[in-house]
Amino acid sequence: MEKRRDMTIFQPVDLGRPNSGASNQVIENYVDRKHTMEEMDFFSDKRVQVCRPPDQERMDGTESGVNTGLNLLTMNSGNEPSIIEEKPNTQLRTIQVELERLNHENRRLRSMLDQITKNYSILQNQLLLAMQQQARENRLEQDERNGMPSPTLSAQQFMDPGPSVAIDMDETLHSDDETQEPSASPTKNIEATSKERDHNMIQIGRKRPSAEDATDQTSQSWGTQKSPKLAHEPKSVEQIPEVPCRKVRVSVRARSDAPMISDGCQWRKYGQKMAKGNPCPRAYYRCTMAVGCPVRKQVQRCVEDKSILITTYEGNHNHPLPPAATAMASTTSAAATMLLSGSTTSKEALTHSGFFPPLAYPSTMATLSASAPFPTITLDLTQTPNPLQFQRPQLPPSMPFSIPLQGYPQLPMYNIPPKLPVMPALLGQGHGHPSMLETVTAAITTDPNFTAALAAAISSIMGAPPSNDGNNNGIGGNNSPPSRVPVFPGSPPLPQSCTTFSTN
DNA sequence: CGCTTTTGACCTGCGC
DNA sequence: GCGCAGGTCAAAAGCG
Ligand SMILES: [Zn+2]
Repeated sequence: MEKRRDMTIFQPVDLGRPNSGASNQVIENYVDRKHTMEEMDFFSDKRVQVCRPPDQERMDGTESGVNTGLNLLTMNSGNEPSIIEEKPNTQLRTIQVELERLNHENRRLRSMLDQITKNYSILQNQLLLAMQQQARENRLEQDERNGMPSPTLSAQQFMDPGPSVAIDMDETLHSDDETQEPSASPTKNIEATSKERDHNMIQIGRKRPSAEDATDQTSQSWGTQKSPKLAHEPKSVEQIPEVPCRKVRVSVRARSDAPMISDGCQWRKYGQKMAKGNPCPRAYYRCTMAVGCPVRKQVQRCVEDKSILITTYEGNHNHPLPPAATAMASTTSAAATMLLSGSTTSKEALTHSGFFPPLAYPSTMATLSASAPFPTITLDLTQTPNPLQFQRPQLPPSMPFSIPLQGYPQLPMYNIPPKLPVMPALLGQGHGHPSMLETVTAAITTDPNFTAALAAAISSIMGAPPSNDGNNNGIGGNNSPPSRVPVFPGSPPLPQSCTTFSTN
């Protein structure tokens, strides 16, 4: 039941709460139609029955001109004459009526899907925005408390090393900066690492367009990377260690026999390397949907299980994306945001009560890698954790830092199997193998930590004026290169800000 | 013919 | 400074 899954996604987030009208409405819609959606099955023979949920009747009527694109009807109508001809008129009529009804319903459902899709995107964007803002606020707050001069620093200190901070996400949340070393199974937790700090610091004063920051968390990194000079140049690190070009990476682990997962984007391979410790080569791809798109991804098979494909995304698209790609973009972006905000939060939690309660429900699929040079969040889609039982991430002892993303007790609705595909309609399914997007989206959205974090962020931020409502897709979405128009006015991008203080 | 893939060279950062 | 590893470039080859 993919449908079901979709619905869930929205529910848990519970964005509707204090949010803007738009979101609320969206949610309401979802809730309202939830029932219908769950049952809907375009390809089932029983669709007739299925399609008629009780509440269905009331929600139709508005969208009749939509082309569903489903064969369903067409096929039926085609056969209709020949087959039915001999039957009694009454029966024929009945069938016709039924067909019509189905047709109508199909249209309606189609439009609903479209709308849901849109709403989904909007919500996601809003969430991202909210989370980012929250992170920023927290950071500023902390700075103030600490007397940190950094004015605009958007940097997220979470990465800040100082003493490596390890926050245990386990139930036992450590609340101090002490380094703790939780142990975790690599695949099931979130680990974040940041080694690079010194280099890559670029100064971006307050002037820096917030939008960029916000949106392009990762994308910039690529750009900066290429021009190492920048990193060194303004060694303004001292005071305003801003934008450290910290790259935020979102890594997705999924089982796939295909050499590459289809995520809706167009990629061009620009390199391949044998990675150390892995017999399988690592392939480097860059987005070719737009000329200057900074988004890149690395694809590599897992050493332990070669059926697992590890795809790592970096950067944000600076161009519009097709629905399918947008989904992925949003998802990865959300993951990145989660990572960033989580880390920020966690740190703050340590210093002062952050907005996330210590309580943690470890994520079953998100992992931060400590060994990675960049903060990386890994979504492990290869496992199907029991929805009801969230495993606690056991962080490896060496883990420098773990993010307590989850702060809120999980919401009731997380009973959904994490691995179901999400929003199939949007994704343009049709691929023989599981769509990455679907999987990822599902994973993220269903991840208790994520949703909890979102919910928390939103609720806590709600008070703050929305900096913008633009739609941008984080990593995969649209973000722009450094010089681009800010998508999120006023909100500093996570990544950039992250590094700042690190001294090592 | 244009685009993509292949692949060795090159660059950069890091640890010793 | 040297070697290693990750990442990128770009010429050549391949493909439709
Ligand atoms: Zn792109």
